[in-house]
Amino acid sequence: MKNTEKKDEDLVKIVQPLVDWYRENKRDLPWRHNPDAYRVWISEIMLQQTRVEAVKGYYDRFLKALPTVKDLAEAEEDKLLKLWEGLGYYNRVRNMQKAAQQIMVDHEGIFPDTYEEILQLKGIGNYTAGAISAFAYGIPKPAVDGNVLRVISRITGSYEDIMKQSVRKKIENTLEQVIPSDAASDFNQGLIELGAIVCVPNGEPKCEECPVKEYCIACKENLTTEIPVKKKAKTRKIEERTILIFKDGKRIAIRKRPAKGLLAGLYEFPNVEGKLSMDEVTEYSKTIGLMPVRVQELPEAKHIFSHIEWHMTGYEVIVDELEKTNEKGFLFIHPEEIRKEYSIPSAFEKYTGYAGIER
DNA sequence: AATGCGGGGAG
DNA sequence: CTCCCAGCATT
Repeated sequence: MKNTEKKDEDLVKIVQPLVDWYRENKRDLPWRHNPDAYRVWISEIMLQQTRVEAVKGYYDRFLKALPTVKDLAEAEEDKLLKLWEGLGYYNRVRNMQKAAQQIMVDHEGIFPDTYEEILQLKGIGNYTAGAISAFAYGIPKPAVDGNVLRVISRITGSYEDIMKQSVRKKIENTLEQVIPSDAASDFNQGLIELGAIVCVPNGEPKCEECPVKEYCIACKENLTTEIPVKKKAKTRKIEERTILIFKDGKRIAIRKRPAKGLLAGLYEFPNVEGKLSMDEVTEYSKTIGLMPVRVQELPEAKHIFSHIEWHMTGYEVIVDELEKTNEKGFLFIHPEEIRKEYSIPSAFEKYTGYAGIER
């Protein structure tokens, strides 16, 4: 108890300098303009494990397509996935729709305004509940993301592994004692902003620009290369796949991926495990009832997911009639319609050009 | 506590 | 190449 008391006291000193710095230096971002709960929510979900620059191209389009909780609750899944196409972690948008439906049922379509109620929503954990509470409603709850873990562990000079949830819990508890009730949003956003543009994760932090450098143990003792401590991720599993662009002159074969697992519910070109030769592709085509008129090898491609690596080889297979296939689940769609209506993950980007689809 | 889940930018 | 990002759900 004595220890935490001292820590909290130290951290209190950063509050005013940090809030002042944030108000002076914050970036002009779309979701900071009119931070009502719905807008903050959409932005926070998009920003989970995703860089600001990546989100910029999606945010306004999503809000324009689905301006209210009700619109989101009632949208077709394929429309959601199309709006999310290329952003990754597609369960985020499905969970967001479930949450919207929860809000329609439990809160009459009005986004809830207490931390506890917000935390109950699908896809919203401690960080996002804190962020929405503080940014939209000024509620003094912590919003501890990767930036904050890094910033706080550097300031306090902590060598604890920031991947452990016990460490995150402790930082949340500490911060909760420190958040100013009259500037909860600017304080929380200040911590995050500091981590994003000064106390950066890659390369040397810009300590000379830091408003709290005099309170930072890592800065003063030159420990920023060793703090934060973070356990290494596991190595990825490598999978060979052969991607097949079946076309009959005007249409392309695609199919919907299973509802669970990797890239759930998205559309893909037919593909099989392993690295097939041209003869094997011809053979395979016949087994599914398709008569190849011409088979052409396409360039190899690699796509890296967080836990899997796809090493792909591709073939363009011109067939006489796509409808002859006995494969269930194949869809025969014009490239232009695929481009407009079907969400195809980035993993297939190398091959979309050969299918006549441009992003 | 460990694992699954995307994609891309920086060094 | 490696690291890691405005994380969460499931097991």
